[in-house]
Order: sequence, then structure tokens, then C-alpha cells
Amino acid sequence: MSQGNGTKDKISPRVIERLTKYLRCLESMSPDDYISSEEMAERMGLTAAQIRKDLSNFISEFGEGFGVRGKGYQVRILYSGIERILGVHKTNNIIIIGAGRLGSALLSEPEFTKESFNVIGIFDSAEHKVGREMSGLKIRNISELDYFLETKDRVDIAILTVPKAVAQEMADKLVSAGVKSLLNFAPLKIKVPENVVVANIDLYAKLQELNYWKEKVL
Amino acid sequence: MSQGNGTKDKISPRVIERLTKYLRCLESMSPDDYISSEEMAERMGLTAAQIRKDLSNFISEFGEGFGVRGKGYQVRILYSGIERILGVHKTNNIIIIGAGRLGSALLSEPEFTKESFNVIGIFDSAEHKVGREMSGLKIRNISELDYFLETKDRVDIAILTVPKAVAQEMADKLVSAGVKSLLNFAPLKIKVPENVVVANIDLYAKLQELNYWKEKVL
DNA sequence: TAGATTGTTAATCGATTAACAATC
DNA sequence: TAGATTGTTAATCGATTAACAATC
Repeated sequence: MSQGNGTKDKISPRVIERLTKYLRCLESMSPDDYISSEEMAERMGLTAAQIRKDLSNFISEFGEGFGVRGKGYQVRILYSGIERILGVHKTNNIIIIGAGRLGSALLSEPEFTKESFNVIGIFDSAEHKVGREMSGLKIRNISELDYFLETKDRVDIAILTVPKAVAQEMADKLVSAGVKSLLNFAPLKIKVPENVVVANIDLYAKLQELNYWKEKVL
Repeated sequence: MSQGNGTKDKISPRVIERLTKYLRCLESMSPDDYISSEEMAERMGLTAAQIRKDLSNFISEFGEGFGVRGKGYQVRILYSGIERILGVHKTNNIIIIGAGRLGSALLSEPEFTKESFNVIGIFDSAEHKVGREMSGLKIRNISELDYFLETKDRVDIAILTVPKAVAQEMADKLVSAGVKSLLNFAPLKIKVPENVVVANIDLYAKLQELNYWKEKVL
């Protein structure tokens, strides 16, 4: 069953992951230039076939494919096309749960000055933090969450930077308040209903993986 | 060509990624208990066959497989077996490059109080930071890196939390000082020689991926 | 012994690569 | 037109699942 927009169903997570890498590769290029799948592949350490295959899953805003036969892909068109696919051509509102060091670090990430993601709130449960300012945002009490979600702008994504021990509880609060997607930094598997998506960033797991590979490359 | 230890060659990254998840699943269990692949699968949302297949790539410290036919896997044995595979049964020394908010946040992560990873140094290039203490570690000048690596303990992994603009430069410094594995938080592809491994954590890319999936689940 | 569950082999499925006709 | 490079189909490769004999 097709989706109506020009996208084939069931795109694999692997493809979406690579799309974000394509953006990274393109962002340092001049928008008017054309780049061939061959050159992109070279730069990114992939095969040209894979890139063309990935992109062929989608169609551009206008006609069909992103590329021009004989020329390659125009950086501008490919870039904005991928942005559109990922839904980052518009602003998405974010709240951060947990005003600890990690939450604070994320809040001041230079990437968050881009337009596609906009942090509109930060929450904590520690009384002594509530009310203080952090990168220009007032820290709110977790208990205000429901009120906030009812009265403020739509929240697209909540980033969980709370300790492991309270992560599931916070996730439950967020879900029952109507948040539909979570980026979780706590080192555990958050349980959510089927209509909620969770992405995880697990520093410790990454370190463990890296530790395995470093032994193999010797 | 086999490796001599009981491990088959060419384990896929996917398998290693799942091993870290198996650890997470097991750490909340009683070490003496037995768990079946069926139950683990249930808890983690995988198939039992996949878990058995994954584990069958390796052999335990003693005899052969990790499991006992008819009983399942003893938590203690499986846990320490996976730790051994990942090389986290011993302490690995880490340095953090970049004493900004992110570096500071990582330094105080509760996970770093575990024994397997030990932060032995933190570096920055900003004069006003050098010499200050952070979670009990003195911030050192980047220029001391070579000296540090020559005189201190072995450095197993360097974590890069510097701004994008200087990330490649810092990576080069680390590589030429002899560091063999990097965990990179800067949103770009670090170029390194073949005998160096790099793992990446890209917050922004993860957000973009999540943003794609959240639209699909509606 | 009967029941349970592993470890492994074979079957299926999905993802990557190769090849090439379409076309700029 | 000739040369280049896409988009797509077919071939290959690898990873997951199913099935079952081995064995606790």
C-alpha cells in the first residue's frame, strides 16, 4: 500500500540513517554544484550504487528522481529533498527533561541554533533548580508538564536526560501527556505504547562496542 | 582464518551492538538464575533464534557454548562471558578532549564510576580552563598531550567533545600521539589511518532519524 | 525417562552490489 | 552526437528465522 506522497512504503532504518549522513556530506558543498553518486561514495566510503538505490526510494518535490542523468545531483535540490524526507525542513519543537549536566550540555549545543529543532522548554524535579535560567530558558517543575503541553506550542520530541532510576517513570508521564516521540539517553529500554517512537543514545554501549573493535584492528 | 581464541572471525557489527543490549538486559537479573533465549527475546523484543545464533559465535571461558541445554543461560556466566568478549572485564583508560559542557557532563556520568572505563585525563585548549578542576581531575592543556601519553598510563580510548571546527585537527593530534580509538561527538566524519577505529555519536543525526520515524507512526 | 532448551544446519528474507538501458 | 551518470532490474551476498537433532 502506497502512502500517496511519492514515497515507497517500508523504508529501512539503514536508509534513513544514511540520509542523515548524506546531509552532512552535502552541507559543506556549494548549493549550485552538481555531485555524482560516484564522488559522494568516494567521500563517504560507500558505494555509488548504494547511494543511487537509497535515493531512488524517494521522489523530489517536483518531478521524479533527485538526479540529472549525465550530470549528477544538484547539491541544493538533494539537500532540501532529504530535509523534506526527514521532516526537518520545518521547525520541530523539543523539550528537555532533566536539567542536569547532560541536559544543559544539549541545550547549548551549537546544532540547536539551526532552525529545524527548537528547544521550547526544560524540566526538572529538583526544587532548587526550578525557576533558575539555563541558556535563556526557565527551568520548570516536572509537575507543570501537563499544563505546559495543554497551553504551549505542540511538542514534537522530548529528550530524556534524567537518571536511569526515574527514566521509565518520566517517559510514562510524557506519554500520558501526549508526547509521541522520545530521545532517551538513559541506559535502559523504555517501554512505550505502539504509537510512540523512541530513539536511544547509549554512551556506555557505544564505548563497549568501540572497545570490542579496537581490539580487532591491532 | 581463525583467531586462536575460540571466536569465529568477522563478527558483524550488528551482533556486537546486540551483545551490549544483552548486558543491559542481564544486569538487572540475579546472577545465579538461568534465563532462556525465549525469555530474553521476550524482554528485549527480539527472536530467541537470533539470540542463540549471536551467542553461538563465541565460546565461553571454559568449555564451549554459554548455555546449558534444557536449562538456559546462567546469568552470571553469560554476563561475564559477554564482558570478556567486549573487553570490558578489565579497566580501559579514557581521556576526554574538550572540557566544555559536554565533556563535563560525560565526566560526571554515573556509568563512569563502573570499573570498566576509567577517565584518567581531560584536556582543553582554552587557557582559562587549564588548571581548573573538574570532577576531581585537573584540566590539562592540549599541548601536554604528547608528554601525558609518554609518561602516564596507556590511553585506550579518547573521547572527542570539541567543536566541529577543530575536531579533525584534534583527532590528528591524538592519532599521531598514538591513540588507537576515538569516540567522536562532533558532527562530521573524522578521517583516520586504517589502524585506528572511530565510533560516532551524532545527536543531531539521531534527532533527524527520530523525526522521520515519528511521522510514520501516526 | 520425559520435558526443556540449546547449538547448528537449512530455508527465507532483505540489503547491497553489479550491470545496463534510459536519457541528460 | 558522444560522454557521462542516473534510475532500475537482476545477481549476489549476508543476516534473520525456522526447524530439529543433540543433550542437559
